Amino acid sequence: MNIIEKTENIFEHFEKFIELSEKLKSELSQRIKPIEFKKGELVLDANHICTKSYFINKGILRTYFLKDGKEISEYFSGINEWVNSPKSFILRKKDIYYIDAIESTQAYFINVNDLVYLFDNFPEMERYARLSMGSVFGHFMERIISMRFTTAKEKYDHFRKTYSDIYHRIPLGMVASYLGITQETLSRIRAEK
Amino acid sequence: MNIIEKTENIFEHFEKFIELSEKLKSELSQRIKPIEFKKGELVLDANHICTKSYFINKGILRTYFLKDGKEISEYFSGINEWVNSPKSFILRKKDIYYIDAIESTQAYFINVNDLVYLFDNFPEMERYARLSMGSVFGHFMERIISMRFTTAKEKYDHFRKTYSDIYHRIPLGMVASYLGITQETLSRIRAEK
DNA sequence: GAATAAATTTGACCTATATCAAATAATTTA
DNA sequence: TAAATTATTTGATATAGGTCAAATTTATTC
Repeated sequence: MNIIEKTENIFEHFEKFIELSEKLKSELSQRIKPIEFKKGELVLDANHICTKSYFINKGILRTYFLKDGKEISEYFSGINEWVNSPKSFILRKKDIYYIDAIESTQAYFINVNDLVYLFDNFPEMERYARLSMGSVFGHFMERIISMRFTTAKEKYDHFRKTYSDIYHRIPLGMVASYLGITQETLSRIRAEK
Repeated sequence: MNIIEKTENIFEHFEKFIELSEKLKSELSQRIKPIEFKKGELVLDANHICTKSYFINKGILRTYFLKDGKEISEYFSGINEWVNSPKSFILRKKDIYYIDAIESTQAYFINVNDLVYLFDNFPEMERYARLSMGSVFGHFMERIISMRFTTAKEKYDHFRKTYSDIYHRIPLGMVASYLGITQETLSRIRAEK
């Protein structure tokens, strides 16, 4: 798959929510650039402001934060998803989140300034942002429900459903911290059946 | 406080995110209407599509869903906040959420069709929606963190911080289901100290 | 303002999951 | 590919918070 085809993925993603004019496509193409990360590489350090948003083409990025010196996984992002540190990116100030690459990852990125330019000049981009945030919203609400009521096993089942395409590629310890259970408990859940 | 002053609250809320032209103010005023709910009254039945978004002026609305026949509180909304059933309102289909009034409540509402008209004709409304959703997003992320790692007591402390102005007006059972702990445990937490 | 209903508290007991510790297994690096 | 590091599993024990039941307090209704 070459670079031109990859850009098509992003356009397809936009077109789930809005129509893309040729003019907007051209402006997007000029501002969206490819980038690669090696397995284990840090994509965002929480000590810096997040100025880029990444659209994943291949691989998995993980967002996490530190609690008592330990890495707590916040979410995982696979193909055809945008990743950034939301509050940091939008408010242009530091937040608690780090981002790293669980696997070697190919992505595209756009700078926050370029995005702002697009928001200012293409009202449909505002609409895209509103609508695409809405769908992420739904996932968050579902997750809040799943975190509250389920046993550790039910939480794990929900995780596998949510991340059905990539769950098996995420190390056990990261899954455990994502679910808010211990590694030992998760290991035992996996063992039975 | 009369109706005109109340509308000012909504305008102030918008103006945290965007500038309101006189034209837009006038269009908003024509579409935003007052409504009242008695204590205990059902605002939205999950068997219907949510076609209105409510901006609270006084009182508290609660969003909840049913699990095994029991009401599970999802969130509480106080003064100067919008309330609706997000997925139902945006996607125009049924969702699991009910909304009721914990206290006698004064609110304003706008119909989804009117909102769509505003989105179509005032790009700054799209921006308002994007930016205001962003701040709700932050709260969700914080809540997901708080639900995962804290003891029941820490969860309750976080709840009191999040709802510092209204937490004492919400019945214990509703708080417990919001936090995903039992009433008994919450009662014991409240008792000590 | 009794009577009734609903919400909250208190008690006794039990279970899922945490914690601590050590053994394997898998992955990385020299 | 052997050594070293890191991840996962397994075992023994402790405990926070769940469950069930009943008492008490508070709110609602006639």
